[in-house]
Amino acid sequence: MTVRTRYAPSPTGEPHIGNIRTALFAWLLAKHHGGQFLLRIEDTDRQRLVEGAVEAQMETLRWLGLEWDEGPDKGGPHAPYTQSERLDIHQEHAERLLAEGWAYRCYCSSERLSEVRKAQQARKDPPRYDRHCRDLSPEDRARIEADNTPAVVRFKTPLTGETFTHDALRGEVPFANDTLDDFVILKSDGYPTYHLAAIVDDHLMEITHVIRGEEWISSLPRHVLIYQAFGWEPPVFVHVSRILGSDRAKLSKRHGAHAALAYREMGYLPEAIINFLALLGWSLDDKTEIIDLDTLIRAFDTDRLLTNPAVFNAEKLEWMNGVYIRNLSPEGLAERARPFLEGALGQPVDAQKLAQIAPLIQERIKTLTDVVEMADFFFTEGPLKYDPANLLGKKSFAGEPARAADALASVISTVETLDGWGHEALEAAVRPLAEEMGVKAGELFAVIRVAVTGKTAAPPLFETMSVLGRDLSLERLRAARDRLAAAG
RNA sequence: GCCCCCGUCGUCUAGCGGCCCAGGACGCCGCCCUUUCAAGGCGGAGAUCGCGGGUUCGAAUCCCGCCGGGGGCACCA
Repeated sequence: MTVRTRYAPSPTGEPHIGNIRTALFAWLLAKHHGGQFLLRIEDTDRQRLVEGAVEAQMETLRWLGLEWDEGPDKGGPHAPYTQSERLDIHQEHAERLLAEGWAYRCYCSSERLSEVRKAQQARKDPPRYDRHCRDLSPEDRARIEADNTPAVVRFKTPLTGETFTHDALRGEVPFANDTLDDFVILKSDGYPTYHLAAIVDDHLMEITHVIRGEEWISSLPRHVLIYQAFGWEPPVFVHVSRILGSDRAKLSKRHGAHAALAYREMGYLPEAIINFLALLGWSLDDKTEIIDLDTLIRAFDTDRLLTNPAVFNAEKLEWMNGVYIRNLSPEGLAERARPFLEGALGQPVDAQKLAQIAPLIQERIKTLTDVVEMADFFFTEGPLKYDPANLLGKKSFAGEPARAADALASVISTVETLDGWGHEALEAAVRPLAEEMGVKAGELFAVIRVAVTGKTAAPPLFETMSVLGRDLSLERLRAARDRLAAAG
């Protein structure tokens, strides 16, 4: 039997980190077993639909490389994969349960339902449907239906006994049937609830492993009951824990971005996100942190999945993203960073020039957006904006702009006669000047650094100047010299 | 109120009866390297394994109770 898993979001908004980790686990499990991963849209709640949400789900999955084998856009042997297009199937199945005595129509108004609930809560009883319509006589039913009273279909939950559920990570979890109520499986608008739709579709789509959030555990007995009523073999259920924010509360906007796509905007690499997410509630062994996709697929299984919730550690993600950035080829980094630079600069950026810069910044950035701060000066035209005080630094040039101007002047005259503009030649020419001036090389370099980059922290000076080119470097050195001379 | 789940350094985790007075990683601190910033190397602080009983020669690991946290109890998924 081939393993088939699914990711079944409801299109009520953008997928967040937690959804995506669940999708990742489902995807990995399918790939590990050489099976299929499907995408199914659960849009049975017509009120909560959000426009563009389906696209956002797909966009996120694609960005991360979690391609689906069957889905709404690509079809498959069990199409359609959008629940709202499967209404007839769900209604048919509701009818079948009705006909076989597993379900009944309920005509209670929402007003009556909320009154019942209120009274129960006042009595500190668990809020549950009071089964008012469960044992209506055929005559009563006929009378009510003659009035065209809207009805829902409720599942007839056993009044006594226990329902034994099984979760792959937790084992048997028994539920007393008298704690369950007669839940709705078909709403009055003709749409199924999750309980019916998910079970019917999972069965019809031959899903072998249902991987979903832990919040579904308390619904598991209902689902098992539905499988029993249909006489179907239930799939393996794997309920994964939640991802929490740093305060151990549910991950939300308060904790920074929780929408998965926001991480793309922040300059995170999909492979880093995958690696990081995989390690939230799962581990390869006792020491491996950086795990490539192939290894993940090869090693992933549910047996090393944890049941306790995991706090989302943004700092570790950032570190990991840095590791992946450092592992990129210069061309690879240039290609990925280019859109971020272009966006910030508002102008096209030459890919080859960026590839030259890449090795200089690669170990200095943690996200692709850092490229802007780290390398914008390579592309900006005209005078650099910086505080002239930074030219002087805090050491021997502090408070002595005239001396700094002289120093820059001698750097300029030394360097402008150079034949080449390689970083080794530049350093060989400039380094001795420091000694002549009686300052430490680093102090002289600091002045040049600010003059040439506008920053006190920048990539290695001479490589930077080399990539920057003779003209731009000299132009900036002269501009700095003039500013200092004017100040002195 | 009822039902269910979870509980190892701040965080992610290893651990499935002796290898653990608990290992790795992020973060933090220090040193080294060094033209800045990083990266890298080395070292350090950091966990009464939620608490209390029990089983056992021996428990983070098994059992029971408690406490704490979370989830569910919708014509939402």
